[in-house]
Amino acid sequence: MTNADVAQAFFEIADLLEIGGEKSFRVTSYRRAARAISDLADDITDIAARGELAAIEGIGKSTAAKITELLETGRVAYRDELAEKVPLSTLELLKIPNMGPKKVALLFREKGVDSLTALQQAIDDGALADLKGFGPKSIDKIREGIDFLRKAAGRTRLGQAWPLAERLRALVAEMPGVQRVEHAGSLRRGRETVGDLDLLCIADNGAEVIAAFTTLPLVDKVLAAGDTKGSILTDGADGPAMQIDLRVVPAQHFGAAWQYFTGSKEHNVRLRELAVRRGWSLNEYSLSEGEKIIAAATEEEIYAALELPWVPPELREDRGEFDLRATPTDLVTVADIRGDLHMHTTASDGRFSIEEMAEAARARGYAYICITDHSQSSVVAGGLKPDALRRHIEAIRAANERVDGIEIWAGSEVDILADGQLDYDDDLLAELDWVVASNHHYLHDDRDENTQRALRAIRNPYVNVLAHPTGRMIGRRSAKPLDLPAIAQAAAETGTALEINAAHQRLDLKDQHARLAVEHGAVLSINCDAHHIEGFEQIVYGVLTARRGWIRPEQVVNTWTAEKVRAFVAAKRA
DNA sequence: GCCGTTTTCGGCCCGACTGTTTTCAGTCG
Repeated sequence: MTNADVAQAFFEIADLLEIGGEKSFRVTSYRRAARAISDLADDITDIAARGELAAIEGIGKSTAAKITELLETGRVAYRDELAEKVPLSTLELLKIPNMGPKKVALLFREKGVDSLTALQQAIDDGALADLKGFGPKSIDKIREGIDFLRKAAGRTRLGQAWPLAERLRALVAEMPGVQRVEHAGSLRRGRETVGDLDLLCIADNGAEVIAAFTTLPLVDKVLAAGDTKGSILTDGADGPAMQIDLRVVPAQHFGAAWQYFTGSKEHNVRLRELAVRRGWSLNEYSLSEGEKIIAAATEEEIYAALELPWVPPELREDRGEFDLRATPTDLVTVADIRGDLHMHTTASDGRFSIEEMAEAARARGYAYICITDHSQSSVVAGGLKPDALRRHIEAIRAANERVDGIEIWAGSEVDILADGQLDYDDDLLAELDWVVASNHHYLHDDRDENTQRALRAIRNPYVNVLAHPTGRMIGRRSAKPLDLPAIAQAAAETGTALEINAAHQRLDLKDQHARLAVEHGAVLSINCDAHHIEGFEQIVYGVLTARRGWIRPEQVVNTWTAEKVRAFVAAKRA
């Protein structure tokens, strides 16, 4: 049972209780526990085995007992009892915009509606006409909501949302009267997926700015257009179709608004609690004591007034940032990255030559790159047979002679085979400057097997980094079970890096896993796995992920000098 | 249900918008 499975059970309990009319604090409590579980980097089975469940913040005696019950028996009796009163199938109704627990409860109690299909049927039959709170406009909205849910819904990957967000920011910046535009919301926090895009701007002519915004060519539908707020759906012609909210604020309230709209919700709840303890209140306009404004213009002032250091947006998840005594100014940045150690060329499944990749990397200011085409087992990816790799090494050495201003290293992305052996002999690996070991074909659902295979690869003296360790593809394939603490420990002991694969479909390791890895002493390598010269652009997503894992540059091998990376490789081989 | 330099009991975040029941409950971010 994965952390996500356990968290899911408690999210369901919270929803069921809420529909049942339970008081909100108890509901919130279950939800907080569920979130704490899904945020865990460590495997909850291991934590339970160590008897440390109740030590997790937000989990007390009662929840700990239910987790144990779930892990041991596969069920939580309490959840089953609740589900007898309100069927689990009703929970999907909560996903419809503007449908909350009260309305769902009413639908179920009065009309027996217990699923999306049943709701659709009830609407088509006109069965809801006499139901309190379900007037014609509400019915229309629900109908649209069901369509929305069935069509796309869900969240957009950071790597798809980011270019659209940048384009919109540039468009808004050019509008008359706009003095400053910034991203807010989960995009600013660097989350791996984002729901809608939040833009915030300073201007005194709000209505004009909103009018310009809601008539941009990429607008498909205008959802709201007031004096300070506009909301649109983009047409998806060039980039993803997304909801974009723009808010216009005067400069003197910008900090409060930026803080507020950046979130996360959980971070903001904590922050407001701290304000309340002082007899103050915090909202999107200001931090105030009654009528008196204490801070509003900048985020720094607001945090400072609450005796907190300014918190980088990537850390605003209520994952320990309130214990910070000072702003961490040393989180890794894109500017710290000196090279990339995982990329492909036309020799396997890449689109550009060695030289073209090198030129593109040099243009980014990189000091070194390592060419790591696929190994022989990856047949569909054009993996190289040993002889082909030998010739490729020669080609890389020759390119290194020709291209100035950047070091080009010879490497390989070597498959880890079923038994944990590598796809090339050690003799051949010894000729390479850097070896990426990858699980492509043999990641399954057996945690112990996955772990043993990874450990065997890590212990090979020629392996320098374990690539995309969990094999997840965001929204498509979940992370395979692994004993990450054991892997991180072995990586630390052997001098092997773990990868944060920056490709936006992967972002693997993810934020919390990266944090866990460095806590166990491992170092990381943030690589783009570029198959194209534009693939290097994705470094920003990998760096954001690392920052969300509280990672500092010295913990990332490709922020090091070429000499230091060479010493890292030499030390393991010795 | 959780938690503690306010507390082992009694607290636990805030404002806007919307539809509609026409004075406010429900939902959202």
